[in-house]
Amino acid sequence: MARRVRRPLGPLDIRSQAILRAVIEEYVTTAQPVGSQALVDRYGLGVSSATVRNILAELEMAGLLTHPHTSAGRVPTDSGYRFYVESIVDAVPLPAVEQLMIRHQFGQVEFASEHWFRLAATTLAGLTRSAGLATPAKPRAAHIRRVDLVAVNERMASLILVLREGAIKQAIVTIEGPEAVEQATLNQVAGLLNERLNDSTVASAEAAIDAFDETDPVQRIARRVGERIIRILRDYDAAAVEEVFSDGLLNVMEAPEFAQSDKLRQVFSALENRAYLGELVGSVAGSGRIRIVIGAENPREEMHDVTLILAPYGRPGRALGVVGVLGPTRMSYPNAIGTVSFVSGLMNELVDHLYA
Amino acid sequence: MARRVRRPLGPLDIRSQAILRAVIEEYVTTAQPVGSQALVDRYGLGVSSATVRNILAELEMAGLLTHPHTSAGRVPTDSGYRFYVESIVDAVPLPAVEQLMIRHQFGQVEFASEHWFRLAATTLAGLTRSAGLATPAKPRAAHIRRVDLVAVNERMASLILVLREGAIKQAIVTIEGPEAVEQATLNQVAGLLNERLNDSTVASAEAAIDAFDETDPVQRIARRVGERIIRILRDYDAAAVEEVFSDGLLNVMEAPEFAQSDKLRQVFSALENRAYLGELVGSVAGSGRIRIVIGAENPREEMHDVTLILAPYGRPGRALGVVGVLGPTRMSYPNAIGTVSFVSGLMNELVDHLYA
DNA sequence: TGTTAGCACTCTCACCCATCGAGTGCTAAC
DNA sequence: GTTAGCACTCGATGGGTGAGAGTGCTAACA
Repeated sequence: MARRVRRPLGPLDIRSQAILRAVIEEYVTTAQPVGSQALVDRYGLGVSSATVRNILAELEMAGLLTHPHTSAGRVPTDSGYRFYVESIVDAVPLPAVEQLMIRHQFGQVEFASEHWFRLAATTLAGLTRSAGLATPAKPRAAHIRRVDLVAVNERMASLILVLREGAIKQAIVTIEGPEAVEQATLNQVAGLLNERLNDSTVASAEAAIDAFDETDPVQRIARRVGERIIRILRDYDAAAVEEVFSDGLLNVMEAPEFAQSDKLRQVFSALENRAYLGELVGSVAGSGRIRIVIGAENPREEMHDVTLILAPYGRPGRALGVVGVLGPTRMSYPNAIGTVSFVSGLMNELVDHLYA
Repeated sequence: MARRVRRPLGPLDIRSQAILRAVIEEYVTTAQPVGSQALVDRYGLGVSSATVRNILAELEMAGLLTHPHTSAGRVPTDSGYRFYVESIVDAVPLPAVEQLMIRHQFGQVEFASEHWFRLAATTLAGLTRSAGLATPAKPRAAHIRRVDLVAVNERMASLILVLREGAIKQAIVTIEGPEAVEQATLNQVAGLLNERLNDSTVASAEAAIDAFDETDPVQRIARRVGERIIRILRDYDAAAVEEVFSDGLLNVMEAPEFAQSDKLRQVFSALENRAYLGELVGSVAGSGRIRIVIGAENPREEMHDVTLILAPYGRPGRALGVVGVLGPTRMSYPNAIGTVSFVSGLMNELVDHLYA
């Protein structure tokens, strides 16, 4: 046994892998520490419980399992799950029937709307019995596609800014001046802005706005509105993530490990913090691959009891969003990974229409 | 004592009211059943604990207090809170400093934007240590103010619909036809729609769209887009509430009565159900007054352990929204009511600018 | 040399029981 | 009408105990 200590993370023989797998899958379904006898009874291992015990001890040495206390069964560690995900199992693809059903549902909902992302989150939550997360695809830098101004009352107008990838920003602008604002004037202002700012980013828009002539009444208003547009673009570019849609946080609450709710409360707090999610999503979006963060692998301490599985979608260099799930570390990884892969693939495919 | 049984909800004498008040206020701060001795010690009642016990027994007969078990102190019932709110205490207005601070914060945030309602929810949550709720003011029936179309690719356009009170709806429309769609064509279509649909509701828009000539290519597209617009307006009118912003659900989770989390989970489920909130908000918006729903007064069983305090804001007959808080029945009613009143009053005042 | 049976050992969990104390309701005196 | 006194109730606390699950080790076995 001492020999094994020397290779704590080396390749495991087939039998050890089978047993690790059995422990994890048993634990995932029962949420109870797994004993050697239970493994022999429920999985056809072909060896006695004593042998299984020896191997369990080795796996514990290697840091893949632990012991809540002496007389309890084994529980996977975060490293155990990691090894399981990377070397033992493959993602289980979503059944074809479910795939069809989901495609159908996405077809029913208004294309690329808010409901779309809600649906993604809801779907993920339902399929994995965890919390589902989805962010709209966000361009790296905003490009103005169109500006529109609608009079609200004599001094205020609603500014509508359409960005290249379909996002819309709205703001109320106050227009100071001696006279009441007419919609006709606003149309002129909007026309001017559309002409000068078409396809601008922050930098080019700034230059264009500087060129407006303060003495001309229409250009003067255009300048004010333009300054507001710049502010909106700046805010937009600065945020890594515009919004995160989530669903099924209740699913996570139902897991027995969160019965005390203290831990989960912290998770909720962390999720309310957009900066953190933004950062995480940013890192996933950049990588281009599915990312799995298991328990304590997460730098945030609040998240040490949960696992995040996130996958990007969209077009690298243009607009990227993320979908994923959040659940207890004790989750069915093959299914969750398969589901997240499918949904991100689907979003990818559907969003492609926009860039065709 | 038997005499008192005959008038269970009749007017209470001053001393009984003072004791009910003391029980409630003590219970609100300690979350522990209140005993007769504790009342004598902490509130200058001028009588002995035995006398207090007699009165507590009367209050219990009247249904205003209960007993978790024989040897425990008293706990207010929902009726107890109701009586307290209606006959014993008045709302405590928010301190002037706080009022100023909040006004300032609202001034900082983009007018009537999504952030605005988030701020309302956050403010309410922070001031009352409960969950804060806010819905944007929603007009009774949608009126079209402006239609805009922006080409996304050769077959798709982004439809932007601005409604009279400032709401914006977006959709992607697919335009079938032999030729690729040009932005110039879309501008013509949008122009036509703006001309014919200005200030329409569902009914008048339908008539106008029926009048389009299918043989003219621009009108044909306008008709397709118009049909989509009708669908959007229908959805909009059908929903009593467009969106509910909430914040501070964690505050409620922290209350000792929800430590087990089972009850709270149900509350969360109920809140996720928009139909329910819509209905509630609808009833409040119509009434024009602040509405307090204490525990089991709520028809939904899940909400039997929480109290809702909701107040409408906006212009009756035009657009109405609701702000409020959700907390455990054991909450500080005078402060919560004062806070909700202030915030709804502030929203009212600010929103008035839009209709000036 | 790996596998297995057997067994002592450890530790948690559920249960019981006694004790404590907070708080009540009632009675009798003031 | 108020109060002191007192018996009584009942949850909470804590120690003690037995059952059971599961381990680790040893020695025998193939």
